[in-house]
Amino acid sequence: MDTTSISSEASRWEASTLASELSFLLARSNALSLAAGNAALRAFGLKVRSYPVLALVCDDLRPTQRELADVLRLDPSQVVSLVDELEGRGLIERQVDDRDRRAKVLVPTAAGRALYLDARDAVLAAEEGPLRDLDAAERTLLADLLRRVAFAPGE
Amino acid sequence: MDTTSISSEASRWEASTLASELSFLLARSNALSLAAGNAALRAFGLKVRSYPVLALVCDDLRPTQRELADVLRLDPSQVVSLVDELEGRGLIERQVDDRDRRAKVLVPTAAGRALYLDARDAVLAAEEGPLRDLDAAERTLLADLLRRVAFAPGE
DNA sequence: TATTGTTATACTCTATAACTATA
DNA sequence: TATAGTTATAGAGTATAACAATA
Repeated sequence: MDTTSISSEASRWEASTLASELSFLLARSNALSLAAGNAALRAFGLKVRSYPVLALVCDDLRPTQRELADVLRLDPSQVVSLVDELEGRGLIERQVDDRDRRAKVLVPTAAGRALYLDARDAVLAAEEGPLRDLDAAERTLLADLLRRVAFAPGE
Repeated sequence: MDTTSISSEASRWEASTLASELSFLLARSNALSLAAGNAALRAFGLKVRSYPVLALVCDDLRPTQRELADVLRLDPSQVVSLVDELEGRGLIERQVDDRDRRAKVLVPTAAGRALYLDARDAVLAAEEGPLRDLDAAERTLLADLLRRVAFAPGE
């Protein structure tokens, strides 16, 4: 049996020194996830940049723009334009925080909630592509490990 | 004991609906890894965009530019400018492929190899930051799971 | 005809600094 | 003084189309 015809061309890179580095594996996995996510969100007029803003607002966390910038690792000025866009579409609203009148708390509209629920289904379905080789237990394990990387104290 | 003072502010997002989505965890983990990687590579005049090119070339895989575009998920025109930069610094060289004179095979110079070995050490050290909460077994497990996402057949 | 590398171009994203209003 | 949001701007990254050389 000719094993060389079985091994796909991808294995050439999969076995490379680079592919042993977590940073490369994270980058490539994220690139695949990004492409799938953007494709799924296009139908809702959202992108992987705007969707997380809508998601956190619709999760009733009442985040301020500053908090969004921190958790999404965006510059505060970028949050401004993303919030402008979503507010312009009537999906979320800015509310001046009573306890600190500098801050603006973000809350969802009914239309925002409705769109979010549909968009979220699409995002979860789109993840199926990159994750297709992992069973349910492996996906949970991957999520738990990644959560500890993403929210490592001090980062 | 006041447990609210122990739970860091990050847990507010860590427990959000968004933080259960693999795509978000990948994006945030990658963002942290990217920042750490760029900081470590700055001393070598490299970035997280150029380092993988040098790495695959120095791993003696003799990749063509087209192959680099595929594995690094870059447009072929982006590979041109990255290769221009590394070749201009005398770190790699273009060689016309004898079997297909359209293709250019990339090979390292002695200077390229030397820089790569140092840069690689710095990259591995920089990964320590985001991964600090995972022990050796967990890092291996994470890498194995991510490799199956990054190189899922059909992607 | 199709593919590799290249050039050119426009668009998106990111980083920085300065400004305002509040604290 | 310091911080939240805002504006403006420049730089880096990305996507697209067209072209020459080769298959």
